[in-house]
Amino acid sequence: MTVTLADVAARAQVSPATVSRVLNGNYPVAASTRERVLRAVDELDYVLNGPASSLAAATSDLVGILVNDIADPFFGIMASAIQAEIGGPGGRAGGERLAVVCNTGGSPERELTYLTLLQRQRAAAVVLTGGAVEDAPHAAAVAAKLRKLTEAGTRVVLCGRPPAPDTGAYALAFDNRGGAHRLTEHLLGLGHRRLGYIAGPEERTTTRHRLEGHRAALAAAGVEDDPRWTVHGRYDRQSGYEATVELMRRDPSLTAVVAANDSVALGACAALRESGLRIPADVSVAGFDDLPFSVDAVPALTTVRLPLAEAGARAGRIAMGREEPPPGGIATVRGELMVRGSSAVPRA
Amino acid sequence: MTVTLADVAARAQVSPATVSRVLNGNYPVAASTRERVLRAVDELDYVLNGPASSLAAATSDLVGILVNDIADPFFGIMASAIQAEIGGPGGRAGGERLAVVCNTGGSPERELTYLTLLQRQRAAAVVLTGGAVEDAPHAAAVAAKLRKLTEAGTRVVLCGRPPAPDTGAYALAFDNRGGAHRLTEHLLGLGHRRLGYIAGPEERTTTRHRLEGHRAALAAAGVEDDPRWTVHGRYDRQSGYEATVELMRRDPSLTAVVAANDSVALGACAALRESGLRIPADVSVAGFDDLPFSVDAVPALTTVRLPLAEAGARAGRIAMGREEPPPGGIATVRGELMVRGSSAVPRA
DNA sequence: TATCGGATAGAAAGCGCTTGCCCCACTCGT
DNA sequence: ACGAGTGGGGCAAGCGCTTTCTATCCGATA
Repeated sequence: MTVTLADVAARAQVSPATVSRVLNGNYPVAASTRERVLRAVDELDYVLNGPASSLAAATSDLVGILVNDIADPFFGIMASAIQAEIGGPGGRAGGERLAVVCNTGGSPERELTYLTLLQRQRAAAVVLTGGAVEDAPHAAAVAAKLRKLTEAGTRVVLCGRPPAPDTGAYALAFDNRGGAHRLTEHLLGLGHRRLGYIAGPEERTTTRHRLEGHRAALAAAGVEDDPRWTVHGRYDRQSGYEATVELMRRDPSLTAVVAANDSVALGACAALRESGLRIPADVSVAGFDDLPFSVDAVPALTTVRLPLAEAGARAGRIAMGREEPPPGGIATVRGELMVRGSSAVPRA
Repeated sequence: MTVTLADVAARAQVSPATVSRVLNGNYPVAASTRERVLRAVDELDYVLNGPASSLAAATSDLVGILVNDIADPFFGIMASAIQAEIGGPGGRAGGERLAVVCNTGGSPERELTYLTLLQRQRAAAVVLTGGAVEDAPHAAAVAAKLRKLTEAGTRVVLCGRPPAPDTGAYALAFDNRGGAHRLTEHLLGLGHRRLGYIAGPEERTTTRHRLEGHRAALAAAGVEDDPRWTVHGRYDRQSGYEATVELMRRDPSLTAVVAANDSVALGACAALRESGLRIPADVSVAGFDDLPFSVDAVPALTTVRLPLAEAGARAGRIAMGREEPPPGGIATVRGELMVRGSSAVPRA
């Protein structure tokens, strides 16, 4: 029924061992033999049995990429870059690897389950992207799982995610705190004193770091930070819209709204516009990430650019062992403040 | 070193067979025994060997999702929906499946290679999203591969992709032609007579169908279609920008620009705005897809909404055999015209 | 010319799991 | 009380491939 190595061997009049060697190309095989085998493979339309091969060789060519939300370009861009380096088909890498991206939907359980699934498959490497959940038991569980993976020889890289100490995982963390700090500083520099802040979900590291940067900037400038000026929500447009409505309800005198990310900022803009406020004349808006659409917003969004593609590419290379991991296994990736039309001097 | 089934069996004082049955839960096992086994699994921190299991059972729990560009929300949204139904961890489905999304980057070769890789892994199902390339040899190669997959028991579903006759694959195709037709009709209805069209890459089905719909609408209305009013480009913002510059250079009297998709439309808006043209006062702009950001554009984009998430979910269910495939294996999904601020009566 | 070593190819032992088949010990039916 | 039925569990044969260890064949070396 299904063609096996043995069938190919029979047809090429060689032993299965030889066919295997031709296919894996890590053992000398005479050119004539090789050709005969290859022809047989072709004629029989043979396709290697992955599981069997992985079992026998005790390795697999699967590489997992975990993302929080695959529909969000933030993750899409990173995943794309990682995958290009992993060298799925057509990539630079030699062997063909199956880069699989797994969508955790931000759920800790699914994250864990996916890690187990990848462990099951004896994945060659795993890259986790995006912020982590700050729930202690879960963090511990993930850490334990990561340790197990690295111990089993799976290379683990965290991309845009805080380091996981003692797990053997490499980390490329975004400087969310610093970026947020500079962003708020910019707004303060323009003269804003009443800034609303739309934060992401409570329990995520990314949320906390960005919020901390924002507050640190306020504190450093000696500017008040009314707790009512901070609202938590999801990392999406809808949430930004709602949060802004709430923010302006709580205090219509706000002159700037800082959003957890660009999508949220877009929602904020929509809400402001609908309530008849002009951007930036009446209210300045700022985002984070600098996704491709941010420059096309009207007015273009002031934000912090995160080198998503570069970081992803680097993470991918490290995962494939094609780039030296950073010293100490940890590197911080800075974001760059992009000042655009959505922020300006507050109204008199 | 690594814990195997046998180790668990030894520890639980049962045979390996029993452990396997407990783990797969498709065979009666006494509650007490089951518990003993489960405890041993836990104590030993046992993780099933996926390849070995797939080999022995001749099936795997891998489900492949092929997308053209994972950084594009168009695909991200579909992938997300598909995956939710596949029931990766936490999904509705019972067994835990590893939904893997593969990024072909629009390259025919990579598409083929990924299919082979999935075939290697004996994937349980494969969902291909997005338009196909119209290169005859490649189309034939893909069709052959799909046939092979379905013959091997892998369920294949095409989502937002034209049917592949005689391959055993189910298809959920978008009515690109119809959608484009209605969109252009709308513009014509407003009074536009000189419409620029920014098409996608030449050789894709999606591109051709949308263009055909556009032209059919023009023809039906007896409106001229100057070949110089059509420009081809990529499906991204940048391309839309460039194409629009070119279009306005060729004929500054155009009163409307129809874009291949929303991203392209956004680029078009940017280009128009930069040349001092107002939207829609001077030039109307229309997109396609209705991605989440389209409603936030200023002015909001007139476009054709494609039920990406719904179609993806349905494709996912069909792939899992949880929904009856459409009669004849083929269904067409209509798009809905969304008239918004970016289109209006042309200037006098 | 006898001997060696390199280059190839084959034999066979698993890799860790699933599952068909068989067996045992009970519980029932009569 | 005895044979049939049945739930629970073990045996062992693979699944298709990789890889170590051998066995050959040659031209090269002495």
